[in-house]
Amino acid sequence: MKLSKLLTATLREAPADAEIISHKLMLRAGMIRQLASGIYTWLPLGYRTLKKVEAIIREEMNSANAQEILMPAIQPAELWRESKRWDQYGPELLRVNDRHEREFCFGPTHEEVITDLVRREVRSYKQLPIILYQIQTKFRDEIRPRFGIMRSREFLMKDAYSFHMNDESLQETYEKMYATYSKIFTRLGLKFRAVIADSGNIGGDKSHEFHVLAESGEDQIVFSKNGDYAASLERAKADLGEKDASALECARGIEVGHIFQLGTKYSSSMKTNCLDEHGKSITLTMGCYGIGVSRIVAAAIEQNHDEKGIVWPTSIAPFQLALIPVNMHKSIRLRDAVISLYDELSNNNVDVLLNDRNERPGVMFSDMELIGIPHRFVFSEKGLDAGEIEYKARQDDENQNIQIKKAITFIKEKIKNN
RNA sequence: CGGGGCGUGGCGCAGUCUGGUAGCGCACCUGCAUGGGGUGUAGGUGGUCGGAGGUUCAAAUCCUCUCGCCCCGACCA
Repeated sequence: MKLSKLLTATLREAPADAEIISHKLMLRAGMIRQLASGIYTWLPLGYRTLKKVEAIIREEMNSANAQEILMPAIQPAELWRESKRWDQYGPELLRVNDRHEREFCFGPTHEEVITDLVRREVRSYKQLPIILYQIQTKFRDEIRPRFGIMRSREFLMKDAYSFHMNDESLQETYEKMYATYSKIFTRLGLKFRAVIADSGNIGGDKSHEFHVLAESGEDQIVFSKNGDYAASLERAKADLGEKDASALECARGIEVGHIFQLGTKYSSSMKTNCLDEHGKSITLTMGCYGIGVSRIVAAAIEQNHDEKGIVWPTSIAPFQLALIPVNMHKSIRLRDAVISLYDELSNNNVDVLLNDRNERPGVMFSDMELIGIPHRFVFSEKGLDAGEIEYKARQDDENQNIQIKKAITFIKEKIKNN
């Protein structure tokens, strides 16, 4: 990608609306723009990162044998009445009427729809257990949306649901999802912790939250020094009492994932049964597993930034490598060298961003650092004389010169090891 | 919803108290110079001041209503 063609404009000053660092940086880097309170457009740069997060989640869910589907965002009121949540959910549920005055809502979650699907489609224990998931836009009419994409009303969520003949099977899948989530957050390059949690509104028995660790996190989590216990603060107080507090450490986290064992909450109210091997009808037991896909982008920035801007983990950076030519608009030889490497990198599937605008070096450096691209090559006349370009990692202070002809191998190695 | 604050070119702000017909910095466009850390210089594009109504010779500024946005609290991926 050439920067001159990318729809983006970096800002020196953050809009006054932005309070937390991730929101400020996302606006300054040109990743998102607000349309209304808690509702945002993803610009090309931000959307690249969002899609990378999505892709990692999808890959890991698929390799856990979850099957991807896509459910409607708009859901009929009848299903929600059946689960009793139409009245329970309150004003957070965005309700709309169609032209026939039939009632619908914009789905904040999909237990009703998935349960309805499964009760229609699944007939036999032979089809179970099953894990279905989707990555989709949700809407929750939050009392107070805030902090940009961190707590928006419209957001992208990965929601998965599992169905089982018995609790043992549910437990097994729950553990598999726990492991899958750990893999996902590890691949995303984030420092995180899983904690025992209360199951909240969704209902059910057992649940864990996954928190990205960040000073600015809204949630306080507590874990034992020997590492065998971790819980949300509320839960820890309830479980342990005051006296054990000395053995605990605190940290702040941003909740980006939550897994639940729902049991039969929805399957019984919505009559979701299936025949077992004796031909007996059994009420299915359920699990559900959510990840705040868009929130991860903000959380990643909260955890990874410095005074210059974002410091992306390589796995979710919008681009892997920035090319910065000094004085390209005056030196044909330099331009040829840059373009030639740019083309070669593109052919080698390196996500490369060429800073081809006629700017002073300082401006180019600052922009690439604000955007947080993990690796950069700088081209200069004197470097070309020696057949070299300069390499620097976003997170490091030192430069190093490398031979142009080795650039491709060099950068592929860097990206792989990061 | 309760409490606090704010709406003036894309962004940050001044002007509002004390009405006189909109200004600064950044960004953007053009020229010249510059070319390794947000360069200099000259010129230029862009806003009727959230919206509606009212007062007045005259309203960004005063009055009424209204819409939107942000922050603190209860909820959540």
